[in-house]
Amino acid sequence: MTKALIAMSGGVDSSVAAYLTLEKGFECIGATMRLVENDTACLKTAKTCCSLEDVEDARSVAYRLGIPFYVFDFTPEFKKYVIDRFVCAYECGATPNPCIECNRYMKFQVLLRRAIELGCDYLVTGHYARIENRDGRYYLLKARDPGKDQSYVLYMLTLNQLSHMLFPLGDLLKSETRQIAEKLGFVNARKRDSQDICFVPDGDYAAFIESYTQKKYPIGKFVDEQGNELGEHKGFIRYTIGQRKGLNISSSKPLYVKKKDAESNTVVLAENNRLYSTGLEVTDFNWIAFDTPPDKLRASVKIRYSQTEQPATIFATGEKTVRIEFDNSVRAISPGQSAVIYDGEYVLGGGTII
RNA sequence: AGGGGCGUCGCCAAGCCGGUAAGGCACAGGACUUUGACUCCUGCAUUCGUCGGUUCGAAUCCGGCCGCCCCUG
Repeated sequence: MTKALIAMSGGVDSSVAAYLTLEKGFECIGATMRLVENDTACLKTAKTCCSLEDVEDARSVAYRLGIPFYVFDFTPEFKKYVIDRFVCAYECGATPNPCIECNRYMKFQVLLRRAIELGCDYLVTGHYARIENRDGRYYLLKARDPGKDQSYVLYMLTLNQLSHMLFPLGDLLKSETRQIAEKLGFVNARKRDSQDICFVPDGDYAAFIESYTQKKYPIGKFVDEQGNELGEHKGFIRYTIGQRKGLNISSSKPLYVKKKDAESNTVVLAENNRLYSTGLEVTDFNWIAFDTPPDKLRASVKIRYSQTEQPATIFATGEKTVRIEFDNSVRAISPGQSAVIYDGEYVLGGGTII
């Protein structure tokens, strides 16, 4: 019998994914990754993918399905691959996406390796995305539910990893997932979708970084594009490109963060129309749809999770680097975020913006 | 000291031939969201430097005082 390890977060999606995999006749093992020491973040409750409460929800579902359930302690790996990189990126003035890193390192490397060690053929997650095997090659596609599509956070999957992954929810609508959970009486059927950074449940990531590093990030200057001082900022890790709220600077027009300079500890503010640009460079690019990408191709691109795709021309500038030139200028390109390129339903590849 | 100007929410700023306080920024709360942001919705001056006067009624007219700015000495 084919064996699958189900990554169960305790949420509805992965719970239903487990059920569907079992239905298909796989031998299933449920597993939750323990990623954070309970005192690292103030994880008393709610909204996180790894609180004790969530582990119990996952355990409850596994029990109901009659499958074995494990908790893997990956706190050291999570610290190294996700938290430290997250903090480091902010210290360098970038805007990281920890969910991407968690997928890349925790789910698709550490957990997948563990699954294979346990004799599993597949790792199953509750992501909304689809995998297609055509002509002996694996492709990553968007989910059927366009409102829930999560292919953006999966662009780093290699062909080898894809051959061991299953996304049972790829053809479901979110509402259908909830219905199934409801019908099966899962405890989490009506649980709220997760949001915020899981290791920063209250959303105050800057406070998290300060308490984690025990550093205090010095105040600095807000300046306009001409270099005129506009005010004082509260430590540049608190700002990201395109940000408007929380600047505490009043003016006749809304002001946004245009640029951050870690070197001089300066944050440049400008009006919205100054935030648009037409091109960007991407590094650590992972091509899914090509072994050798064409030098140049037309595609549509997302430069943040929730953004409609933008038409662009892609230039493969190196093994893992790409230059993207948009047809129309795009707002607030943020280094550290991921750029993912699509051709229709297909994810061509993606990488990190520099 | 004399001449001129100004004083409206934390900031900017309408209103000023009287009729019962626009708007923007900031801020707060909510929605959206497996990242940070953006966006959207809601809230946000019983009060117009102050004290009097005129009037049915004043932020708007008049006078005193206080404060600030500019010019002249």
